[in-house]
Amino acid sequence: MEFSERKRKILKAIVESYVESAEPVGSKAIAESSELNLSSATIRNEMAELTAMGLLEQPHTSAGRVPSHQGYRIYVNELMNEHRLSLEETREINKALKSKVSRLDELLSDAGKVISELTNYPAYAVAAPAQAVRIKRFECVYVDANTVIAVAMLDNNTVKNRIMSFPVGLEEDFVKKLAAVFNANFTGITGDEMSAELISAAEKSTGDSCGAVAALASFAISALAPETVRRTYLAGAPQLLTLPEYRDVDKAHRLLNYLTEETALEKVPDAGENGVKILIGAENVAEELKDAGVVLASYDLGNNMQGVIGVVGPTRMDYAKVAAYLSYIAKEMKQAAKGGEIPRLLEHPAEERNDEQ
Amino acid sequence: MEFSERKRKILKAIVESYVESAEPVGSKAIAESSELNLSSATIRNEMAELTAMGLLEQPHTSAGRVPSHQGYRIYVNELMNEHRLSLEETREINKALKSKVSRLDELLSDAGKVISELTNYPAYAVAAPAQAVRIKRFECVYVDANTVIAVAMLDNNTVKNRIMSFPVGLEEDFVKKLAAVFNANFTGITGDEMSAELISAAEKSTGDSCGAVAALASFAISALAPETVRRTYLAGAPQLLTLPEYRDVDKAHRLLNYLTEETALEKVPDAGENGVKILIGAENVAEELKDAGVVLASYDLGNNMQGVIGVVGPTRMDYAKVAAYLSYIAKEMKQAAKGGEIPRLLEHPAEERNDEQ
DNA sequence: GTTAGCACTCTTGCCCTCTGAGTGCTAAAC
DNA sequence: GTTTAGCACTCAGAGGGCAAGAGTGCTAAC
Repeated sequence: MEFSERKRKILKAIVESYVESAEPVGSKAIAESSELNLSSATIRNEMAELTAMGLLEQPHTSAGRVPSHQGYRIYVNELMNEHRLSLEETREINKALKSKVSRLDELLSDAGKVISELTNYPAYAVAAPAQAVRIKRFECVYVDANTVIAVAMLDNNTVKNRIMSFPVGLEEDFVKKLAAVFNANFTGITGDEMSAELISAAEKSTGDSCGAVAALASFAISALAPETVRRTYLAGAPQLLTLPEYRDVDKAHRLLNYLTEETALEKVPDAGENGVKILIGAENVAEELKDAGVVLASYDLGNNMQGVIGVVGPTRMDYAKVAAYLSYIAKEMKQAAKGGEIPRLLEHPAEERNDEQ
Repeated sequence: MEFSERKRKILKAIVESYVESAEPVGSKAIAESSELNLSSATIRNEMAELTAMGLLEQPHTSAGRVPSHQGYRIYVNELMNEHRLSLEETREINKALKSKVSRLDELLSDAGKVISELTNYPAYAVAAPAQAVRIKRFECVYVDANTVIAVAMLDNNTVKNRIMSFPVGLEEDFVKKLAAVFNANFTGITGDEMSAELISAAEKSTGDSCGAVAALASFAISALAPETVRRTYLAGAPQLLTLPEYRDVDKAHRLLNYLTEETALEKVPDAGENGVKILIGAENVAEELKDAGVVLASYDLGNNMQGVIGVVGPTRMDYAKVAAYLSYIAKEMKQAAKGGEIPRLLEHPAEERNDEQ
């Protein structure tokens, strides 16, 4: 049974009709809508063969056909047309990104929101260090004898800080020395490399007796921890409930629960540099996504940071369109992060974040 | 028609039965379960009067009764027993709070999660400054000629920072002077008070010509902005879908959408110091909450920060239990924030946050 | 004032039928 | 050999009717 050109056209028409209507597609509809000029009986024969090949499925005998996961796969790989964004769409994306480009947090969260709105599916945005982050520079701000603010600048152009209080008063000179020793010994180092030996060496060379070195070291370790550095945002989760495939409350609940779990989105794969990846049904690793579709794009944020933005929906998804959106926004975000535009006032673009109480 | 003791008992029994079962309550059930020792016919008469008084409602003629919003109100004000938490419950709450008490972010987010888990309703946690925040101390870390990290410590014991890059190289002494001038002129000041005059005065006294003062000022303004300082967390939103009143996908969608909107939770009222507030149905301001119930508790976080933690659910809620949870956790969070425990390593408890790209 | 009794109401579930969409197969037409 | 008209068949879904059950309100007796 060969996969003739005609079969491809029929499969394509079925996928596209089903994506739009969410209803099983019958032979008559295809015969009428497509420009194949074949009777429904012929289409019917072809559809039977496509079903035998595993590309279509039949909810029940007297219903039309629905694409199988494998059918979607073939559609995505071989049949779908590239979707071109309208001017308005690109404008909307750019507007969302431009406004707050100076903070990665907001960049990610706004990107997720705009994608979710444009596609009507839940969207997520993740940024994670490409390699383990390292400390670039250390500073201790002496506030008063009992209070010091530790500041660490990381190689992903992030600054972390922590207020530390000491019941025993500290000398200002001692605090300066602390910073100097940390700068000398701990820059260029990852969290894993912060060994007990290094720390106790620092303790010796500063003559610390009140735990200041230990406190600083613990701050550094937590600042470098992957959980601290990575950012994940989920937007438009409730959109799920507007989809016919999630009218089933329990099904919706299961997926929403999964998406809301912190760790879920951390596990998403990336798509390789500048690529768009499409995962259909069982191609997803997570059990909860086995009957969903995921489209994601990854991009380089510079400064040792890697971004991933994606969309989660039913397998019946307009993959071409979603992929086009994601590909476009990924490119734009890379641009934005690379400092394509310098915000007013000379602040460093996309290079800051707030560290607070 | 007076509101006799007997009527009160019947109303109480009806509310409690309905809260548990989510099904309209019939006279027979009350006659059997309550220890009033009355026949169902008598109960029936009383129920008819309670309905006439507006405390009960009838979904249709041959169904049982359901408490009206007003009925819940009376129940909450006058009838319900105080719920006592079990040892296990308090232990679970304490466990959730103790682990990460050193970061307000996580304290709030964990508190929301544990409350949502215990009650099976969506929960939210907000922290906002009681009064406009002010800058307590300023610092500029000189990284290299083109890069400075601005650090501002606020009076809510928050530290914000921003990396700034300058195309024109800066002298280290100039950067020191910048910090000194800012410390002299801008401490104790709110965002609103940062006037153009103050800024241009600072420009003059530092002899700044490359926009450094303006950049710093803009950083200070954004660090002091209420949006930047306030924190809101929503946990367990998908729990909504497990409730019988939200089997209706559209209803669930509407409420979820509302809760997920950023601004929704910012508008929640607080409950006065250490109080618990219960808002039933139309008592809520937001249209989307008019057929929901909200229970919230507020507490002082110290350092000019005010916390609110709350739960959103159907009007059919175990108000006594939820109020008890919230009251308990609010007290514990206040304790935790006040530095009830000093974490290992002498770090200042609940006084830090990360500021990052 | 309370309660037993009863007629009445209305929802819910169930079964049945009918309809229509869609199929697969066969045989004829091209 | 391929295409198509025709037809019998299948099955989900909508609609109607029916019985059961829960609950009510009212009346009359206690």
